[in-house]
Amino acid sequence: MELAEAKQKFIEAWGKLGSEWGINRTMAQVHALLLISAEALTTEEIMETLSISRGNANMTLRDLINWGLIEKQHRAGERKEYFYAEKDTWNIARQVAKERRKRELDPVLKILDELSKVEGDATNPEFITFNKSVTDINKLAKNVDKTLDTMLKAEENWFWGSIFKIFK
Amino acid sequence: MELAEAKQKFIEAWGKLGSEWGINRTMAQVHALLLISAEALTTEEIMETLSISRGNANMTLRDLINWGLIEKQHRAGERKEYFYAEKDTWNIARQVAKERRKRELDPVLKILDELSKVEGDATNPEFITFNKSVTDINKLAKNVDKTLDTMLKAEENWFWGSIFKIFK
DNA sequence: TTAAACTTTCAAAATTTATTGAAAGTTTAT
DNA sequence: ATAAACTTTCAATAAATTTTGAAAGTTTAA
Repeated sequence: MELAEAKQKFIEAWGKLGSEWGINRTMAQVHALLLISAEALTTEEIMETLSISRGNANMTLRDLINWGLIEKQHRAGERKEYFYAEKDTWNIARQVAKERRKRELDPVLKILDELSKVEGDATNPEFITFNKSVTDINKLAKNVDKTLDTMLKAEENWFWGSIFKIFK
Repeated sequence: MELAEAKQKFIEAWGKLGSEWGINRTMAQVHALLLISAEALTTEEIMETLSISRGNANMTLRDLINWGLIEKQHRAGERKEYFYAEKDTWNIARQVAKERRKRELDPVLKILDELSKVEGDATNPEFITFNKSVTDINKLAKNVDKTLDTMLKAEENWFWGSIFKIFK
């Protein structure tokens, strides 16, 4: 397989995976493109490579910066902005976990905590079932939350090393 | 808060979380409704409670069955089908992990393996960067895959116990 | 200043995804 | 065999999300 074709496939695969997990396909594709680029790229180059509009490129790049996955670079004597992706996979994974936790897990945890406190008739099967489900899910979500917290603070080797030591 | 209001909030929260993670909002809501129902429900009751059409209810219920999250129940002397959700949170988590791995992670792993094998000019920075990114992501994805595998086989207590023993 | 180079915005358009509902299909009881 | 009770299908429609592109905004150099 040619490098160009392989790059293409990677961008497609990353875009598909992203969209299946609730991340805008274009955002995932721009990220993929920057990930496999040795050099920082301009908006112009990104637009051209992925055949997207200027507006789309601009918004997507801003989002990626907000996610902490890419950064702007400036070059002496040039007005154009260049974009460069963090290349360390572990940092990418941590950054994504961090953002999604903040945006999506935390709000749900807050609601689950509230709902866990709802009181009701302890002889009503409808109440019992509601209470048990909510309480159980809340516990699981808290476990996930704690594990993410550990992951965010951890070094890659330590994290996976620990997991494999246990899981053999 | 009233039980009815709490149920409503739970269904909304579960639906929102689902849609943020690439799961159809209605599917997540139907699942939520069944999760907190003491009794199995009919299509009719689900349609009414969530204000969705018969077709939508039918397709969504079929999907949930395919995901292994709910099952059909039959009652003696009745023609109607009743739907009942698996209530064990750990089993739900495992089931979701299992399905998503099969549907979304495995195909990407396959592509990453292919792309890891692409050969090229070892002095070309573009090739070096491509190769390193793909190889690193492939390693991470394989770690995730192995961890999911362990989780699928594990008992809840053992799994979280092991994680906490390590993470303190 | 001015104007060229570049970036940002956002309403409208396109695309993708989800939903409807009526018709077709199936099962069961008589 | 018939019909009532119930389920499934899917083309059409609606809703949600994404993308466009041109205008407005900003920065820099002279």
